[in-house]
Amino acid sequence: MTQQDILQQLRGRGVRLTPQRLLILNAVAQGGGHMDVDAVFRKARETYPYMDIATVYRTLHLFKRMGVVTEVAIGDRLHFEITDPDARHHHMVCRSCAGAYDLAPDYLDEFRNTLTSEFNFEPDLDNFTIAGICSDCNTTGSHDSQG
Amino acid sequence: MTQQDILQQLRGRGVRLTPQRLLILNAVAQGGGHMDVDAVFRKARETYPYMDIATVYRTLHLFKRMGVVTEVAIGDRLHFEITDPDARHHHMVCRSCAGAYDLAPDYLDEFRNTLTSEFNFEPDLDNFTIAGICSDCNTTGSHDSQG
DNA sequence: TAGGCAGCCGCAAACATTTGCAAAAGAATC
DNA sequence: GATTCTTTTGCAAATGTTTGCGGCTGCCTA
Repeated sequence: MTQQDILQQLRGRGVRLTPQRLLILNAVAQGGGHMDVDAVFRKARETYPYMDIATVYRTLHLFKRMGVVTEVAIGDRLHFEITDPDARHHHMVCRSCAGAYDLAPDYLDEFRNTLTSEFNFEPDLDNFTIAGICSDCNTTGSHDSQG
Repeated sequence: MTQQDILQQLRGRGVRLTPQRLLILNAVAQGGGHMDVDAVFRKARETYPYMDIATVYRTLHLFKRMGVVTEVAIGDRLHFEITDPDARHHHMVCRSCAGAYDLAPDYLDEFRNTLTSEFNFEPDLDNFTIAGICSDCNTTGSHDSQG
């Protein structure tokens, strides 16, 4: 799924593709997948100095609603990454070093099936982050990469 | 675990028990377990009109850090309930009706074990909420599903 | 009970996020 | 290309949450 595909898909759903929105999409895409609101704002403003922070919030919410970006809670900030339907995954975020790790969806499939069959509860595990302590920080505790 | 036990435990950990904190603890306890910040604030202010909203935030964070209360994300608000160590559980919250359901911890045990053994990642699943669609709002009888 | 200290509270100001509104810009129609 | 309608933007104000600071108070010790 290229960026062009994303744009086509948005257009097809009646979303207007304004310069601001393109800049914000680009910023999220270029950010290696883990930019917070302010980072997106500053990145977009490099190209378009009149960019407004409210537009960034509104657009990120829109993109999230459209499934184009995914929200990841890192620390107590929200980060954003482009949703890749070919590589859907969850996130493990380390409370100690704030490192983020991807988790293949099959690890949660069983859990999802249990909830659905036992409670008829359809969990939304797409935007889903598990906090904890990663292996680096766990084994010895000698790794503290404070960030 | 009675409220008295909670207070003893807090005192033992060097936490001062001020009238404000007692009121906030009471408000959370009386609220049936699912009060948001503002509800706690208003409840506490019934008894002590000088209660400050900053104190409510600070105290709820403190109680959460101490493990005395548990945070539950309902809709896009945070709700609070007294942590009951004898009945530790997770939460399923319906995106449609905002209903909150308890989930016994064993449903996640397997998942936890997998993460620990495969990735040496120690997940913190204590404060943990799963969003989704509950059975009442799920029009699915058994087969066809219509989002 | 009095004295002392660390920690807490209330206030106000800072910071983060959302919202109302008028002007500007995109899309559709002619 | 002009006109009209709808959506989006930028601004500013509102709302929600956190923080710095000076004075106050719970709790320990004597």
